[in-house]
Order: sequence, then structure tokens, then C-alpha cells
Amino acid sequence: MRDSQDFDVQTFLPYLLNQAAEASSLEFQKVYKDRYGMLRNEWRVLFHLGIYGHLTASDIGARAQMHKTKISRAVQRLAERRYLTRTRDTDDRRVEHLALTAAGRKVYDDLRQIAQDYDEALVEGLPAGDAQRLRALLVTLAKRRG
Amino acid sequence: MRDSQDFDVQTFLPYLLNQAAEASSLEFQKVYKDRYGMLRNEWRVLFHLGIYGHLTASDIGARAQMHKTKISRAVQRLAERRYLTRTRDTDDRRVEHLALTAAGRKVYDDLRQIAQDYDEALVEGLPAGDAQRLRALLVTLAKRRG
DNA sequence: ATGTAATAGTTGGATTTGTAACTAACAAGC
DNA sequence: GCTTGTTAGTTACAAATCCAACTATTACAT
Repeated sequence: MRDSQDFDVQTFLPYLLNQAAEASSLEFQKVYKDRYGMLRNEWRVLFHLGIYGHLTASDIGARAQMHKTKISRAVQRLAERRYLTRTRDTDDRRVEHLALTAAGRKVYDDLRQIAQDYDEALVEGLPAGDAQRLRALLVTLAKRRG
Repeated sequence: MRDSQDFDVQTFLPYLLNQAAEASSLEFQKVYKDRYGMLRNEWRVLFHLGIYGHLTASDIGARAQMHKTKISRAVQRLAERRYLTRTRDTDDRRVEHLALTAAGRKVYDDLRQIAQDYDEALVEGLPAGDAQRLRALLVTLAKRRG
């Protein structure tokens, strides 16, 4: 057995990633929560629609790696607030096309601006030039199917 | 307003960190969950005790950035399984000293071994030499109080 | 010593999430 | 046409989490 002294939970990647993710999410979470009463899954859906235009729930699930129940509930709440519209596909009536309303787009624009600024602020806290490398590594880790 | 084309949620650090954290936690979660019926907060407490010896709930909270209610409940469940003992401090009777039992240490040793192997496997999936840089960046991000 | 504040940890209730089962619609083979 | 399987999305119930209030104990000031 390897020497247990080699191991510190503080350097264990899944742990460290969670700590970093949680800490770096707090400030942004505060905005979408306090300002719009939104949950994490809701801003994710909102952003996907804001960026990619109209999508189905399945599209979002594939892109965001979100389970369909999360999406279903997020979509429900966003629809209640009139941030998005749901339109049945005429060819395949199981499918629903989602799109932001004007109100939804306003919220998205506001939050996107804040996210952009916040991302910049996070990057500024890192050694110069490391951000792109970091993003590439995170993408690699996120892709891993475990 | 900045060009909205500059922004993609897939590169937004809090989002990317969450994706990486979630993906990289899955495999390890499967082990502590399936093999020992443990929850995330429970292995965290277990590991802190395994690594740092006996601690109080507050110590763990400070080190792991965990809220005291999470710790309280994790400690309860670990105590029920006889993985740890709780001992009242004689000087300050609010304080409880936590320590692993022999059974708890066995579980910890098993999981620690798996965590070590898994961490190595994760690192092997990254470009050579990038792991230490990544850990340093994650520590920086985790320290950020936001 | 006594009132006030701080700290360690627990508990209760509402909110959120996870898991599995479900409905509805389409597809493909026979 | 029918059966079987697949896919889109929803719902129900259990489990986990969050937040605020709570008990118990200690600390500190007057």
C-alpha cells in the first residue's frame, strides 16, 4: 500500500474542483437568486436559450449535461415567469421548442453582462495567461465520462 | 455594452468548474455510495478525520468550508455506523471531539486508496505536467471569498 | 452575580434534488 | 393493422439541503 502521507484531501482533484466551483459560483448565484429568484438550473437553461436561440429540452440536456427532470422543472418555472415560450412541434408532437420572450431576453442580457464581468474578475485573480490553459484543462476533465 | 458574441456559457468559469467537478466526482461517488452507503458530506468528514486525526465539528467546518448543519448530520450518520466516536470536552462541554473508530479507519483506508488511484488516473488524462499548475489555480479560486 | 453576547452544535420545516415510474407520441418489424 | 421498442417530457415520492430558530454552555462586562 502506498504511503498514506502522500494523500491530502485538499489536493484531491474532485474535492478541489468542488471547492473552486462552489466558491466561484457564490457571487454569481447571489445575483440571479436575489435579483430574479432563480435557481442554478434556471439560469443555465436561460443562458442556453439566450446564446443558442431556440432549443428543445433535449437539446439543452445534451449541451449542458443536465438531466431531463432538472430541465423540465427549470422550464416550468421560467415559463411561469414568462421568460420563455413553449411551442409544440407540428411534425413530432412530443417535442417542444423553447424560446426566450422579450422579458426573458432582458433578464438574460442583464445576467450575461454580469457573468462576463465576473468571469473577467475571476481571471484577473489568476496568474497572467493561465486562464486559457485552465479552461482547456477543465474542458478535458468535464468530458471525462466516469 | 460588450458584444454578446464574446460570451459562451461553456467557457464561463463557474459553469466550467461545476461541469468538471461534477464529472470528476461521479466515479468516486459511485464507490463511497455503493460500497458504504455514504453521502458526499460523510466522506468529507471521514477523510478529514482520517488525515488530521481527531478534530471537532468546528475544525472540520473551518477546513472543509462546510456549514455546521451539514457536519452535524454527517457526524450523526457516521456515528450510527460506528465509524467515529464523539467525546465531550471536559473543559468546554459545548465541544465534541471526533475520532475514527477502527472500523472507520478501515473504511477510510479503503477509500483513500481508491481516491489516490483515481486522482492519478485523472491526472494521466491531462497534458503532462499540467496537474500541479491546475491544483494551484483551483486553490486560488477556492480561496476567493465571494 | 448578573445581564449580554458569543460559540458549539442540533433540530424543524420549507425548498430542492434524485430516482424511478409514468404518459404520450413516434418508429420499425412483421 | 398490431406489437415492441424508443424518445420527449412530466409527475410522484423519497432523500438531501438550506435556512432560521433553537438549546446549552462559556465569556465578558459591569
